[in-house]
Amino acid sequence: MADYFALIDCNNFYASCERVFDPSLNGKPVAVLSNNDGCVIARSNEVKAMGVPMGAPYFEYKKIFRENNVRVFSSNFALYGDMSSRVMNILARYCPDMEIYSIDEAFLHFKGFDCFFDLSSYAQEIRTFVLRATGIPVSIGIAPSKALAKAANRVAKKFPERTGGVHVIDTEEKRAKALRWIKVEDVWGIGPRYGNMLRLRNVRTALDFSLLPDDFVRDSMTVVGLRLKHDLMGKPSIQMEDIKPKQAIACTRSFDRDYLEYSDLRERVATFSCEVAKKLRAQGSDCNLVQVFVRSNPFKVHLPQYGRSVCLKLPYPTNSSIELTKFALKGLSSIFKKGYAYKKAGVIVMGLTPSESKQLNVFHNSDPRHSPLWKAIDRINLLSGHDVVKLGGQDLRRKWKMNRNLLSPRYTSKLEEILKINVHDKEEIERA
DNA sequence: TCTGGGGTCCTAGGACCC
DNA sequence: TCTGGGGTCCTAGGACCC
Repeated sequence: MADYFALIDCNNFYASCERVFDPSLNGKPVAVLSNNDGCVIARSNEVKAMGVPMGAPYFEYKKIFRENNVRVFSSNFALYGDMSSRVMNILARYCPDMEIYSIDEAFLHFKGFDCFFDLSSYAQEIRTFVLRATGIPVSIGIAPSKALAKAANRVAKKFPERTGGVHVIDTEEKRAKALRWIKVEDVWGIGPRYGNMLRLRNVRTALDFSLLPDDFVRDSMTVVGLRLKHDLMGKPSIQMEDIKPKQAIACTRSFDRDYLEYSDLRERVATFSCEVAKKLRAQGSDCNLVQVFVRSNPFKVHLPQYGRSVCLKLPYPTNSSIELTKFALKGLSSIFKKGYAYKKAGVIVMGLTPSESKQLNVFHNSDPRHSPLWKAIDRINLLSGHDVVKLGGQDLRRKWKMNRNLLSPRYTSKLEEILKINVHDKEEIERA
């Protein structure tokens, strides 16, 4: 009996979501863009094969995309979020110990499963069922530690014909083979900085990394790096995580153009504060710290650059949009400097506490009338489908807009946008 | 013209306490 | 000339993830 970890990862998740509802995209190159249609954040295999890197600026690749008939979409998080929970619900049926790692990935802890199942066939079963029930293709890596499961997943995804989308590392030979194949900078937990540092020391593969002395790894990469090393050696050191309450909630955005005036920024910061306050209320939390930042556009190197952030300790915990906005704007006024072209701002709240058990202050407290007020406003906004009730400091004339020119319908979360099938489509789907 | 957003964890160093 | 030591808490900054 042994402990195994499985990593289930949706293939090209956002691109796959778009394909589920438009089968004509199958086999065609598909790309999905970030907010404001700024960067490429998801690519189908065809687009990856064209050499388009993750995070590539859209404007640089527009021409190439046009020439190659790439189907491009604005990000549709309402759709992806819903598809994600469908996939996760299915995965949860296959294992009691599951960690949702990101919107498109989950770890399953197969403790002693190898006594009862052939792990590879079990994973194949999961894969087949997820695909049939949701239309999303997944790859599965299984190994004695989480980092090795990540590595196994990489193998499964890279060689779908040979592996059938499932790869199990259950022998020393397979472990060494996989690690020798993975470049050090592609290891989970080794980013560009560490990758560079290790390259300079002639560490080229995941296997090289796993053979480094512990002391060196700890000194140069902290205990996080050391845990990773042990995990890759097959000594599980990275644990399954429980669902933890969030520590911070943020709303940050780049602007559609440069902002010069304080009044423009004030509107954005007010809106971001309302957004985080709404998220706080949705999860039943208050916050007692609010951080505000602004910055100019680092890509415009010829312009003077400025960026600053400030963190305000609140006199009392709150989740009222009115109060939070008041504090955030106070922060903004302390860091705003005239004469710069601002491109991005954000509001982040920390020090989250459950609204139920808040620590009251002797002198100042959140206005007790706000709690029922926002409960009512949240309900009105929810029923109407968008924010009809706003603060006066927000964008009442809707000057602000996000570029989302290539958006697909919210097929699964808006009745008006639900998929319509005509006979012609149906035949096509059946053929597909 | 045009370059995302939302998170986590760890460490070093300063302030403060006795 | 010469100025303790150990502990805790907080914060800023740096690394990483998807």
